[in-house]
Amino acid sequence: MGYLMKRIVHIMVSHVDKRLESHGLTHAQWTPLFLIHQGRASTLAELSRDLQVDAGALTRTLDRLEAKGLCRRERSKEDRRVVHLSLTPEGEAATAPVPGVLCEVSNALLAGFTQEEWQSLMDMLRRVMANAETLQAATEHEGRG
Amino acid sequence: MGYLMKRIVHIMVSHVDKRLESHGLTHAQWTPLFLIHQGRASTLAELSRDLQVDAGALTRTLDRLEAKGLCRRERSKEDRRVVHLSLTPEGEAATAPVPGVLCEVSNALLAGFTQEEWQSLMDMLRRVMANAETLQAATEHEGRG
DNA sequence: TGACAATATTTGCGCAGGCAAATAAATTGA
DNA sequence: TCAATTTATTTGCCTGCGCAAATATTGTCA
Repeated sequence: MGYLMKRIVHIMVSHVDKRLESHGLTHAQWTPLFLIHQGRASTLAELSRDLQVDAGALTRTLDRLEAKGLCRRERSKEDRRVVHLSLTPEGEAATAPVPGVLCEVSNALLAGFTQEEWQSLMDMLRRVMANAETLQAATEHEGRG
Repeated sequence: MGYLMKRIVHIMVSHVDKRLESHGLTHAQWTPLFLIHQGRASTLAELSRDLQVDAGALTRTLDRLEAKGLCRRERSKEDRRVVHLSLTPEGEAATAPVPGVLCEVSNALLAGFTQEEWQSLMDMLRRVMANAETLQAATEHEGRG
């Protein structure tokens, strides 16, 4: 099962990437841009939590995005630890095709599925996810228990 | 959906890794070892095809495994391009706990699933996989068609 | 046989992730 | 107020992936 899911995710990601690479964006790059665009994150720490990606990795990804002129960093004045992130007009333009591509690829992968089947798949995946989180929580404080 | 599956795979992989890290093996390392152990692959090219991983990446992974004394490389005599791979006794020992851990984690993730539900989930994943492969094949020769 | 294509492996380069340590700034508590 | 803790960000180091180019070797075909 793990093998199968890994393969699906891999193909899925590489497909979305292929559609977006004309804009020079990789998966790891448009994901943060998109969250910023949606207002779901405005700092590195928020991105790191939302995406469950290491903060150090994100720092470097943002370096690249900033170098490409797609986003800006601005040191906060209220809390001088945090850096506020925002998109440049180019950044906004680059994220524009993202929702369409995501939708397109999702539809292609779910070709032949009825509404009920899709619902059922999502339900089961959510249950697996819940189990995974339980397992993760259990492992975090192993050794005392 | 992509988000959900990606997260599940991520947690799954990191769990298996955590159980195996006492042996000093990462996911990217025990996977090739395991295939060699099972006789499903005996050359780098076979590993690359089976795992759908870049050959260059595998070369370096095998470098690390060889450095750790877990596998051996031996230039073939029939076809002097290929390098035959084999496990050392240490390599065999390192792969021993793999099936058990895989099984354990699978069971944990499928907790609460009936046999029918599990079948149904696998069926749907296989259908998604088939769609993904179709999509991939279609994209490979885009522009003519 | 000799040019040409296909295959196996390696290497260089850049992107990206995880972990740990270093900084800097804010918060908490005695 | 001041030490201790927490939080945000950055940097260094290593693993790992994908792409492209280089090399060596084999197979094909005129």
